Amino acid sequence: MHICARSMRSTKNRRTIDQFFKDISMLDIQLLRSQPEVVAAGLARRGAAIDLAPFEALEAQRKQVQTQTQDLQSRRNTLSKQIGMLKAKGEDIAPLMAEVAGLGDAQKANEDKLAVLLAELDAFAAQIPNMPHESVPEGTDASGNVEVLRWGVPPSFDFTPKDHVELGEGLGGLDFAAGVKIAASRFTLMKGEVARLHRALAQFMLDVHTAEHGYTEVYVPYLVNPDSMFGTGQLPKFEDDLFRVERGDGTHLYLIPTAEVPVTNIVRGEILDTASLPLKFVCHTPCFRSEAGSYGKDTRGMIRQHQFDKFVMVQIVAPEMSWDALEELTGHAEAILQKLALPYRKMALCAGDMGFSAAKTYDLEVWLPAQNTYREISSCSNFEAFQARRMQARCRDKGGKPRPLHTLNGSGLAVGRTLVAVLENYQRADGSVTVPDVLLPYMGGIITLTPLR
RNA sequence: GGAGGCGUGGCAGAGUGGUUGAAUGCACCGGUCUUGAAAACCGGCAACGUCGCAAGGCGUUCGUGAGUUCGAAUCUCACCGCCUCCGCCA
Repeated sequence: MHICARSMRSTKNRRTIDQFFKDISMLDIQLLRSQPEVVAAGLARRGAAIDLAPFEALEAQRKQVQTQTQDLQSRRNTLSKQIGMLKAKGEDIAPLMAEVAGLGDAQKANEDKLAVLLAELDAFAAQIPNMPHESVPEGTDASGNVEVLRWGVPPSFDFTPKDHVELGEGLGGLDFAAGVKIAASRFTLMKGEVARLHRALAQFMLDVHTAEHGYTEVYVPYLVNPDSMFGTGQLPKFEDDLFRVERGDGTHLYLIPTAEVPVTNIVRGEILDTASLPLKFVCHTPCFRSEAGSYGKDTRGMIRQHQFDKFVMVQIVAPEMSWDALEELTGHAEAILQKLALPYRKMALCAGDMGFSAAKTYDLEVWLPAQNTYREISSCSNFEAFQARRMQARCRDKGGKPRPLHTLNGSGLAVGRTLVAVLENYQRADGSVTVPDVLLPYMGGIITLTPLR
């Protein structure tokens, strides 16, 4: 079982108490202590059980050892100060020196013991997912998700619609074999008009979010350090899904699986003025996912790739604002689909189907004619204080105490899957594809993607 | 990659082993004064953890980690970051 890297890094148990607590409590450690039954109930809704007995036993020990350690420390500090004073006056310090000499070993032993206890508590707390919001539907898997709304009408074709693989290859714009040759399976090469359509989608999304939705465009590193991955909750539990890059000096970085990681970590360790909130960032990046364990799923086409482009919208808000912000942010993702006239439905994920860090999640699913079904194209979540606590990201009102802020993010949208949706929904019987109206300004006069020959 | 310099509270900036969690200034908050504001004056103002009903106590933190010491912002070592100069490079 993993514990945080900052815990692992230190081989000797001389870390301060404070530093240990920085590592834990994605969940509010106070909640776990004071109302463990609330935590257990929340976990049960996610279909997970928790055994609180070990935690309570550890916690009792921690309390006793920590108090004792601090008392010893206090005693030593007092004596040391006295030594200083006596020495300054030129008096005899031998008796005090004798007393303080015995303190060292006892204290060291206590500190070591405490460090072990705190590491165990850390590991325990770090595994507990966020508590689902009360409005989250009950359910243990995707079948429990609730459709909130359906927008648009799936197109009806008087021919059998092709899937995006057939369409893209016919257009000479998608080359899956080249992706495999150059890299590996689940990598794709785009070219010509299809590549341009992909770029047009990205530019269109960026323009809408910055000009109409009030987001600030950011450009971020695509490789991030482990601390950032911990901050947003990818680590310690989901390292297998990440591409890891070793460095010559023995450290390592990770390729981002979503821009959520670098963008949300902008506020890691910061105390922001509440009046300066909300912060709204939009960011377009490639995303890299190793997706260990997904072999055999969606192997055809561009639906599930190791590399794909995606927009993320991130909002950093005052705690009391986050539920309104979730509705707003989801609406921003919906606006893109609406402008593209792509039929979609909005799903409220049930407790058992939500991600580790989320308090509530809406998925947007776009209609894919060839699959005759809706497929996920955006996921919008409110994490409440879960990520913020992990990242020590706080806000402060005038004259007030710092408190964890709330973070949200949503895809707006996954560009590759949007491309798939456009190809399939805008196709015509001859294999050509009409360019959606809103993309025309970005297509340099191309109004139809035409098949080769 | 080579040489040198530097990392202290929201900011600026003192502090080189002992009642220093840290001078001073700015910013900020409260008050006096003023018709109001400004100025002036007075007072307050770090974070985190922990114990406590509370008042408050205790602990930790001066880039990070490891050492020396009864005691470290201050001494030693390693690492990280930033700045300057040289070299190289998209």
